Amino acid sequence: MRGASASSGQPLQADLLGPEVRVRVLLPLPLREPYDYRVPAGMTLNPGDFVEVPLGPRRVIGVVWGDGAGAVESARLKAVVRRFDVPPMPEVGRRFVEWVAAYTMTMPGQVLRMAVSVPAALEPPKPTLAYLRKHDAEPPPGFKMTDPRKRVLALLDDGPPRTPAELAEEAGCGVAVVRGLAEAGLLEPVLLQPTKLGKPDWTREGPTLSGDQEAAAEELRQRVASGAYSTVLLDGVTGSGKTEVYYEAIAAALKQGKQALVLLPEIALSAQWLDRFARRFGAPPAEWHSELTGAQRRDTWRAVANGEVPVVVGARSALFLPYKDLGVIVIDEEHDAAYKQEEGAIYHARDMAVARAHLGGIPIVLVSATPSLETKVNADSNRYARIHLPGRHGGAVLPDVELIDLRKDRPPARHWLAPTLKKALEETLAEGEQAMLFLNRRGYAPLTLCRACGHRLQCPNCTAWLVEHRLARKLQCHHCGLSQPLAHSCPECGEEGTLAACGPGVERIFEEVAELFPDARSAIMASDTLFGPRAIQEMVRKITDHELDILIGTQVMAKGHHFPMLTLVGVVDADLGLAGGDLRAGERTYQLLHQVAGRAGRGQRPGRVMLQTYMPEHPVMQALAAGDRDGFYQLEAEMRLEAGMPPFGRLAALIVSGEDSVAVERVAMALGRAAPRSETVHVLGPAPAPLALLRGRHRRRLLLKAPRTTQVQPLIARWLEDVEVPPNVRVQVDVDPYSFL
DNA sequence: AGCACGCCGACT
DNA sequence: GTCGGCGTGCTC
Repeated sequence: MRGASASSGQPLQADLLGPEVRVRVLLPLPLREPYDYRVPAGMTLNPGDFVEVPLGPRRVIGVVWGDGAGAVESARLKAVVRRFDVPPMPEVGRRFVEWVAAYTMTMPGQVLRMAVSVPAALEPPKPTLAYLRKHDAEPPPGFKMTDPRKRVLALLDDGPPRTPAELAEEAGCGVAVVRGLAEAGLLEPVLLQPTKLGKPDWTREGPTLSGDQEAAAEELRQRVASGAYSTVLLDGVTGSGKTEVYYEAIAAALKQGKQALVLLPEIALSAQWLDRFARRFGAPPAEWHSELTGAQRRDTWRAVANGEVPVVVGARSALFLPYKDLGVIVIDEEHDAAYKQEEGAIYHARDMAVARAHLGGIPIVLVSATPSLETKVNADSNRYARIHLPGRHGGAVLPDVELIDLRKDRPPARHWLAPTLKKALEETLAEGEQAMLFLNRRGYAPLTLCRACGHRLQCPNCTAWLVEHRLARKLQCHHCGLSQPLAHSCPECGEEGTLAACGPGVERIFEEVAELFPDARSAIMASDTLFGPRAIQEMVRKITDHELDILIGTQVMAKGHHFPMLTLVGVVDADLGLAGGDLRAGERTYQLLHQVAGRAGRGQRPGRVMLQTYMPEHPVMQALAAGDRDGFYQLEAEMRLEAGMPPFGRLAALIVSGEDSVAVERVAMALGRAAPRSETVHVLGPAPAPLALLRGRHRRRLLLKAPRTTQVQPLIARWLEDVEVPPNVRVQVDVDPYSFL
């Protein structure tokens, strides 16, 4: 791996005559394998180095993957352009890329793309231009000392140097004013090095932990200190103080000079988590999620690679950052379906994180009040260690869960709140307490149909109804993002005023609440009514300060917020997640409703939870009402075992998609015929995927079911080799499919 | 993933 | 007659 060193005097000739040095470079592109490049004279490259290489007419970034393979003849070989001055991708990172590629059956380059997602981070950071006041300077003749100009100069009389944008902001003028002053020679330019973020301080004293919490924290500390791989399930109900406990694992990693990674299902919505972290460690962690600006991404990526960032909290993609020396991984809400990436490279971040921990020889902590069945079974069989935190910390009582049988306790026509729930809301308001109504459905109505001809408004690109959003005055498809104005006449029969909203969304419940409780202050909390983390923070503040009485919301409301005055949670449609025959429907509904229920009564006041259901006898409802978590898991596990389903069996799905439905069908049928079958391996389908049409693409699905111990990847690889796929059809592999949608 | 090469419609 | 649509194929 040594660059050919040029002998003195004749570097060019030495280069031409000396041995050709090749490296394999993995490019972040969907290519089958790394490409060979020549190492130019005077350059030394080692595995993991970030390089720029020519590819066809352009230049791309790549990572040195090893010695050249030599399959390509020298004449076609191009030379590495340059090596970037950043720490190389560590070996663990490279092995992780390969492992994920092999497991998920995606091309290594595609996986690498997630790790080098910020090309700008490879360039040395540009110092930013800022200004100080130049006191000895006189304004040039004819220079008018206008008010904005005076304000900027006054600002600079004290305080640190500031960027033009900051000065303009503070002085309430445009950047042109600042530029004018600079051109007039009244400002002293200085170059600022990029600001270093405050570092979390592990030596700060944490909160006083209860006996159980301290024992749990100590076990985690020891695992981190041991520096060996292990997976631990940190299992405890909402409010048992799991977060404080795993903070101690982070502190232990920092103490060793290592980095810590915390994955959260939806980081952009976790302002409360960040505040809490900053209070514990005196500085915020580095964030990694899709809403970062380009500059934030660049600085964070670089600082993670340099080891300057000790703690990263992020969404699933944070797993692929180039950690210099990772010491512990924490997956909060490990059961959350948001960890499953369904687009592009299909992977489950929790499972990949366990593999990452394994490769890195570090502990990983899976945290949940309602673990996934996979994790639960692994803990029960001692493949994972388990730390159980009993009870709610601080004496708060778990809420009572009541079932409202909608068959008997019927809401009035075109209303959705049962009399019992209405009464409970009245009582809560009378006590001066807060209530939350949960409905996991955005918009006003999930379906609009024509009373004259029966036509239903459907998305032209997807197998889905258009959802009315009355506040936004739009009809929207929740799958492809199609948005169109509200219709006044039926697009099918042309009749005016015949379109009727069917079923409720949160906006409609809001309307009903306004009708039933005209004096109550209520608000909607849904992903499309809250723009960005600031809006969520503001909403959370309003609730905490009791500026709201009734909150109506979707899933975003269920996550990790503590409201001491909230004593009633009403679930408008507890059955919603159970429809559709999904393998995990029961488990997911249980987890979601359990989490929603946990919002009630976290202060000193006892909470009440009411679930409106048409099937109160359903095991999910029974388990929730009885608070019988383990009973539910056991029943669910028995059903899965019986059916040979995960976690007792393995699944892999092939999704065949394309715009040409005939071509898609042909490929799907061919795959069906070529399917591997044996006594233990079964292939179901092809069948229309549940969203048979998505963003204009027709989709068919085949499902492979095998024993847990079967390696499905080689099986699938051989299967795919046998079938010819035209370029207008795509076959995606989803190993361990999660949702069946 | 880009980007070029290549073969069929509406325009200066 | 050209400009340009994006289908398909390659990149060490």
